[in-house]
Amino acid sequence: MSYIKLRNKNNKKIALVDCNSFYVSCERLFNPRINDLPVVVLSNNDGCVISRSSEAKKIGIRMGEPYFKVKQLVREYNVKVYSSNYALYGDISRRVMHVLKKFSPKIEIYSIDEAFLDLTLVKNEELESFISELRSLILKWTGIPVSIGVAKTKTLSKVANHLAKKEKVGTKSFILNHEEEVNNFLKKFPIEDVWGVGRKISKLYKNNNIITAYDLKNANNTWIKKNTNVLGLKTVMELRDISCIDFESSSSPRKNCCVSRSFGKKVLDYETLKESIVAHCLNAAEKIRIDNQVVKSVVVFIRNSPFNKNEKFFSRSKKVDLPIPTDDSILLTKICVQSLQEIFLQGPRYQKAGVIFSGLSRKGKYDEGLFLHERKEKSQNLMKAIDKTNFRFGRSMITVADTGFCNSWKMKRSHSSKIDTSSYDFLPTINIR
DNA sequence: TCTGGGGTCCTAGGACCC
DNA sequence: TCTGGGGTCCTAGGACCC
Repeated sequence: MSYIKLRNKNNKKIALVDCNSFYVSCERLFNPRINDLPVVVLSNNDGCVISRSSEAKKIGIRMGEPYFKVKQLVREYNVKVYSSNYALYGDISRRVMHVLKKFSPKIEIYSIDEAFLDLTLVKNEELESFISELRSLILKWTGIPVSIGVAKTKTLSKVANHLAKKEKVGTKSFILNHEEEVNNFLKKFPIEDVWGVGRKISKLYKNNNIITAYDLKNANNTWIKKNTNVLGLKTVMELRDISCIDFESSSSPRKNCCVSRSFGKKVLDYETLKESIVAHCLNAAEKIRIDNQVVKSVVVFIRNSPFNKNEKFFSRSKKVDLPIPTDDSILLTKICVQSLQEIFLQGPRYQKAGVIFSGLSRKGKYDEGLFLHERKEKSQNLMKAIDKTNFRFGRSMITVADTGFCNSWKMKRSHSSKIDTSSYDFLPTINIR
């Protein structure tokens, strides 16, 4: 009881800053002619719609929808379509986050287009002008429009952000503060839009007459705990103004690293599959070396399409635990190829393959013993040389022979805007003192 | 014909031990 | 011949996020 009372004195101000239609906004930066047109950005392989301009939303294109299903609408309304360009989006994202850091020392970068900001120190009467200035400076310095929601907990700031996008067309910002006002909005807020409530759980809630965020706020704790898990209960608490989901200011090192791709066209043969696995493995190894990490166990997986009704779903994986954690591309590639040999079966029309590195840890955490020292040093020098050359001359300048040269498995990217990171010079530059 | 990719956290249940 | 119970650790799979 005292715990809840203590937590009830929550006077925090948590802002969620979210870039509007982020990938579309990035494409528009380089092509202002599409500013008022319906625009969508597609996932890898031109598979699904993953970002939509407001004009595209209006004509009924839904998030996550397979591209082939919306082609008719695209033709009918002359929608501009782009393949995704993550190098570009990553770069713009860093610019946006850089600006945010100037406004609050306490920031949690939540995803490529979202960040939580602790604005508790901003005075109540200054909050509105503060976030208004924040919005306009982000737009001025990066060209990206954002929405901002402020509330006492992360979950409520997510709600506020939704409302900013939906209800506040002009200012795109919303402060949820007084309890009565919060309740009124929660009564209109669909349960499936609450952060942390996904497809499965919202179905369960609806079956039990929990239809809005307000219903969930007033749900019985014991019932929630019994029917969901602690995360479900945390969400309920957060709706009640009780902060339960911690603010993670410093980015903690990642625990897993997965590289996988769907193929541009179905793959039947072992050799092509092997080329893709080797490429994914090299890619993942490079990623963990950048973060100064080593991997303890390696999973290789292959599968055919789960959507094809004419073929039985086939999915296989093989996990290998390494005696000593490593970041050595050559060793990791050998392990991946051996694993693939073990799980490969002739027959399925393979649609996707990938590798997962798990049990990542900081390099140098384990002492491998003296007898390995010399070999390790050789391997490290080689890896450094590979990374340096690839960084200078482009990815895959140096690679292992198994990656192959035909690359027939590579992704489909029919709508690329072909903007590369070297062409950023005309962008507004950040100049903050 | 064509349905993404990369993460995190939680839990149930099995293996193992005393 | 009788064959317990409680604890820990690990892992696969599920649910969620953007």
